[in-house]
Amino acid sequence: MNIGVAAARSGLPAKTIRYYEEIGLVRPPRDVNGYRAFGERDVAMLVFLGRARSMGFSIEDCRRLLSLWADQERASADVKALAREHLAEIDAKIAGLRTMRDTLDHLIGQCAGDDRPDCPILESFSAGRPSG
Amino acid sequence: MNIGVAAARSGLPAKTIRYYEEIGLVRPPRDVNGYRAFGERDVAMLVFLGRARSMGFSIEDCRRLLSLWADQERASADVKALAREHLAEIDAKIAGLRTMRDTLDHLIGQCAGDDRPDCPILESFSAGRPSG
DNA sequence: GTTGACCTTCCAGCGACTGGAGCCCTTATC
DNA sequence: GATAAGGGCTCCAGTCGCTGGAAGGTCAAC
Repeated sequence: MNIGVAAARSGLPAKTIRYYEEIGLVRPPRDVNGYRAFGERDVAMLVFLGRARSMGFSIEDCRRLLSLWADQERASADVKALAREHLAEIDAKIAGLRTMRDTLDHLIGQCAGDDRPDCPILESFSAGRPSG
Repeated sequence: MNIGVAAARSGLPAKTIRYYEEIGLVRPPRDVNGYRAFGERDVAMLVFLGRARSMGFSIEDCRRLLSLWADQERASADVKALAREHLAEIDAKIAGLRTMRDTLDHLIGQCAGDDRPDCPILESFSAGRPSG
């Protein structure tokens, strides 16, 4: 099947699929005309990649997950370890964003939001007074 | 003052400061030897930028905030509106990450994490069975 | 034979830096 | 005066994961 069909069936843009081929995540064979010829297995890999990416795994993590997936001798412990590391990263990111969020929310609460120039938000970003 | 001192005082890497000049966020004058000559006002701007960036504002938002900061005729409502928009973006990002986090956490909880190959995490990424 | 949808490659750009090469300037020491 | 260390300078390339667009080849339908 051509890339358009593979794209529709996997939910990934054709551009993204070409990119995944470029970085060696998928290796569809080629027809005589040079078109990529995707098989069911390729589509399954693309679906897998789409889902792993949607869980925030990096491309390199996806590469590892894909090889674990293909490896019938794998230990689920290896997958779990990878997932746990990623979970920790997500948690860290959420924590950082929450700190941001709370600080910003607090500042917004302090700002009158009228036509006067006084603004606690700007003041909190200042190390003194602007001169211009 | 030279870029090294401005970097130390603002907490920003020298490289970042050069980048901010390149994109027109700061415009320090030059000494005869070609070195950037930062004044107190420049340092104040850099501190401002560092704090605004640490709140997750984009460079373009920072540009707007900086011009509001410099504008004595500003209305705090404009700042507040910008901050509110940004807060909404942060909230959306947190919500997305939380969904990811919960899904992943759930999958991790289902995975035995032993030396056997069966893995609900990989299965959830699959649209069937891997063939290799 | 011509239209139009599809496919191909290649190059450039996004955001916000960061690293490194290769060079110049200044200061201190011998 | 030579030299070395520790700044500074510019410019180019790379990060991450795509995305857009140009220029051209292929294929099915009319």
